[in-house]
Amino acid sequence: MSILKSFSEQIEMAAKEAGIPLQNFQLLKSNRKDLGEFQINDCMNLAKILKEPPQKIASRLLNVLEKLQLFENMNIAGPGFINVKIREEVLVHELNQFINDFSYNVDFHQSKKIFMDYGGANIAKTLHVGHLRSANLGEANKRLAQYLGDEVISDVHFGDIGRQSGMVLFEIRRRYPNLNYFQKEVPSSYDPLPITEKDLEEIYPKASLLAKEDEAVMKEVRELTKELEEGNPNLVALWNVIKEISKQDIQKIYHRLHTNFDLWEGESDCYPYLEKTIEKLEKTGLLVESLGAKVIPIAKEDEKAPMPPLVVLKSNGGTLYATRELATLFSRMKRFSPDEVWYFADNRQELYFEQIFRASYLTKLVPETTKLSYYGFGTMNGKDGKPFKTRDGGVLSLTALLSKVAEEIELHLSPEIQGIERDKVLEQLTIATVKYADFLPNRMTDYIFDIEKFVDLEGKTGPYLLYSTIRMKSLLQKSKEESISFLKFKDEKDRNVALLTLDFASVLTHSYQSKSLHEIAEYLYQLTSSYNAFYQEHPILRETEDAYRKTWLALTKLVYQINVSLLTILGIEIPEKM
RNA sequence: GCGCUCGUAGCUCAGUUGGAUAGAGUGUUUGGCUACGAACCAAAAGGUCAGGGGUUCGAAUCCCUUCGAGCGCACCA
Repeated sequence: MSILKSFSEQIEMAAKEAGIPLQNFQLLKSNRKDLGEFQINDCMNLAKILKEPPQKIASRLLNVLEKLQLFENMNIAGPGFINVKIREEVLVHELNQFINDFSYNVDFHQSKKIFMDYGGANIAKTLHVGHLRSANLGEANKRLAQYLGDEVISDVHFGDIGRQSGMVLFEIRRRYPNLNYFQKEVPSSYDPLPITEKDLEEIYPKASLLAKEDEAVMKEVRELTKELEEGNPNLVALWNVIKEISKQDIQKIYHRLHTNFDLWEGESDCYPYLEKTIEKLEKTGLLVESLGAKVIPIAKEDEKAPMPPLVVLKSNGGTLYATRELATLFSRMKRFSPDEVWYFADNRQELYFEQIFRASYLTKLVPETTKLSYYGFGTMNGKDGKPFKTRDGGVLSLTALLSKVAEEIELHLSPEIQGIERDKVLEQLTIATVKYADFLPNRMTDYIFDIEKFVDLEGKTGPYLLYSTIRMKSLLQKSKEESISFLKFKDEKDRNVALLTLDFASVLTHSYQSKSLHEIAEYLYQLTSSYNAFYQEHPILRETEDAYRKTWLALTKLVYQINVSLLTILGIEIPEKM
């Protein structure tokens, strides 16, 4: 159990014995550092329950605290706030446990099996800046869950079927009408495809444009989409080739972002389960006809907001995105039987997932014991507050964003780093810059995409954290100290850093609960900048008093280790030097 | 029309199980390298927390209301 949680439980137990009914007590960091390091605000609320003046309860609680011998400089202020400071011996003892065994200050939980769906890449479309959040958020939440003890299976869930496929096939046929993929009969071998990843970046937008301008093109696109879904062998063969090319491009970018999936499956991988899923739905009797389509009514009687039914089969009998979602879920339940399924997709899909979840539980496609969760996130807007577009109306590709950031970093990078190493460091810094900037805002905040924000390398940024962390490591390597441990603190500066390290556990727990990584991002900055303030004033290696020098080295090591752990959770690598 | 999310410093954002004096980065002004790595550190200035009302010992946070913004509302993905 983490250090502060253990303190809190000790206090709660002791208080209860003394007749003070603290509930879910948590020792909180003080926001009045002049009065104490931690504050206890519970006495004001207890006053109503106990029908006693809060100050009186506070003084009783103070007696309890004194017996625990954890704190000093205790005082009661204002209407009944209690302020306390941790006794130095206690702090030193706890920190030495922490530095020797990192799990000493982590609240692990009962392991669950979680299936995670994030990424949202579409085949034949290159990743753009809008894909950044889903990838970063999903990956970091996966790593965090694993860190705290969960078993996770992740799937990218490619959009590999639907109208976009028809679009791409149309444009290829327009460019190369003589390819034998487009003839009636099945050839003994297919022509080589003169298409690269680069071409794919242009093919979809071009077709999309043509279809928008010309209804006849759209009609052809629909026909091609239908033929493909019905299994025309030539088109299926062509589509598979394109899928491979596109997949490689997408995987390359995910790899650069340190985003990894256990499964690289697509929507179309649900096809073997599609019929069974529909059968299962039919059997429940909940799949009813409405306006020619087959739908599952999911509205509840007492709710105010209208809840549209989930359309499962179109009037023409065709399947929809939702149908494939249900079949995919069915397949996941069957193959993995997870305790929870987490979906990360932007806020606009909230209603859609509510529909899917209700339909899944109603039809018992998913048992009540499996928790389905949707974690939305803010959309990425341009400076004008509308969905982000580049000047020519397109969306900025992720590769282009990364190149832009890399250009800026190159200007700062030390000329001493050369060759392959330079390329590697440049890449690591680029990814760190982009990822950290993306993690800073709260998950739910719509964020304004401003390339300047990513290109700014000073202040609260990825490079700041990496620079500082590398500096800590470098200092530790230079030190010849044989044994380092916490002994005593000199002043506010070193003690503040030490106190901040205690929050490591609660930051992990909170982030896990909120599925937002901004608290980790924020904490990394707080801890690091507080360490830097200390570092600036105390020449550690030159310190002649052994006790301080050892303590400061221990502090450096602890902060370094925390930074490494948290950066790893965020999917940010630390270069050797920069 | 109905529903969801939101409005905090010039800009970009933190801050809701209600706590004391609302924070950070950036930008502006200013100071610090003969130093364990200056992509650093230190200081100043910057606020009717959209407006109004209510609950409370105590509200950026909870409730009501006005104004404003974004998004979503069955056969798209």
